[in-house]
Amino acid sequence: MADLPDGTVSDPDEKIMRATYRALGDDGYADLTIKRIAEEYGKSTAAIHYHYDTKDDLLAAFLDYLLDRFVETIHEVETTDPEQRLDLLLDKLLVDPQDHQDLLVAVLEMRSQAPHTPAFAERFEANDEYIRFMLKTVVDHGIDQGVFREADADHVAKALMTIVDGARTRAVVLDDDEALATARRTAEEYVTATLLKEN
Amino acid sequence: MADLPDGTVSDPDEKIMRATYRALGDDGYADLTIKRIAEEYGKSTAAIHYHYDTKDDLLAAFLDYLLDRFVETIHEVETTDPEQRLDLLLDKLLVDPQDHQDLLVAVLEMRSQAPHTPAFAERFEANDEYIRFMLKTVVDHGIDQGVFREADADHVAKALMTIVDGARTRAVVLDDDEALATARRTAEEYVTATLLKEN
DNA sequence: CGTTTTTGACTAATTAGTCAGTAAGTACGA
DNA sequence: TCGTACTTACTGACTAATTAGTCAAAAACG
Repeated sequence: MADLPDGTVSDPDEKIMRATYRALGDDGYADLTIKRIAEEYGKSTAAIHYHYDTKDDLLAAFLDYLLDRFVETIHEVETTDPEQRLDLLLDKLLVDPQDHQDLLVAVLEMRSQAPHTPAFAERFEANDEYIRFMLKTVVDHGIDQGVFREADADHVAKALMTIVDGARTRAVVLDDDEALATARRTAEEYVTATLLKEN
Repeated sequence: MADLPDGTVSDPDEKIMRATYRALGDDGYADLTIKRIAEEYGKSTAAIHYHYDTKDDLLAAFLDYLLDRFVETIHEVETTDPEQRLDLLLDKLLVDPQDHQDLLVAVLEMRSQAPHTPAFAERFEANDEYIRFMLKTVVDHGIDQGVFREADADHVAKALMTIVDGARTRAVVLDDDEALATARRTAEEYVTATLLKEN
């Protein structure tokens, strides 16, 4: 998961996204204000409003920013062998984020706002659908190639996503840095039980 | 849940908790104000402050209120036969909340605040520990009685909690009323694979 | 009566957003 | 190479609304 090294960037939008990320990490969503973002940005609040008309606009853009980074890391998996590919995807979903607790916190905070913020809900739904599709596809390939057992690929994908989401929620809420590793093991057990052929 | 027939209660604290619940459900945590709670309460904001000194006090009390109701439903499971008891516990955790989407939303919002609000974090940790202990205990009993396979009861409990938390998060974020049922099936598959003896 | 509960008016701080004005570049033509 | 027009990025001062919390007094209760 590409981190935010704060390598000097000239793009104001990028800078504001990073400032928002820092402000959100420090204060939490409920206390996230334009003023705080402006402070992190090192400019006035009006400077923020110059780039984004409203706070809602900024937050929608910020969510796109977060989810884009997130999808990028998934794309790093290029292996095509189903069994190996599924393993690597699960690693990306459950091992990589280990060092980016701040990111997990920020994302969960925005997730919890989805029911009251349609702009958020749309984005999270699209993102979920996309990753679930990748999982379903690799399961389908595995079945077609005869390396996985006949299984309900759609359900397996949903089950794995549930484990991933549960792990992230627990990592954040319980401040448990073993939550992801535990879930990685659980996912492995689930894959073994439902997909792998005994031999 | 302790609703009186007409929802009327004389206890002011109980009334304020219900008012908070409604306000939170309508506006979300970020927009939750004393004024909005007072409106739901039908009294002035000062009336709220008479019962709770600060907003933080009120929210901590509210979280206790939520988690208490939550634990109560778990206590309804009195069956002692391990296999049946585990099934019923998972039903309570994954089927019952189906009709209480508002509650799931409210809880997730407060959960996401845990990293910034120690008072919340403590309560969620205690609650998680309690339910996880109930799961671990029933698994241990099953193993002792020879109806379950030898298994890492601690890990199984954590795995099931992960599935539960994932289902709840997904039900809220994706507004997916099948998320809990999907997770119920997943939990069943997991139990079958790790605990049940083949016969 | 006294105690509990509530009100209404208040404060001080904070909020998102506006606006006129100001630099500092960039493009382009002569 | 100078001058002019335009754009981008920003500031500082402002507004109008909203915020949590206070307090004296009044009402409601038992």
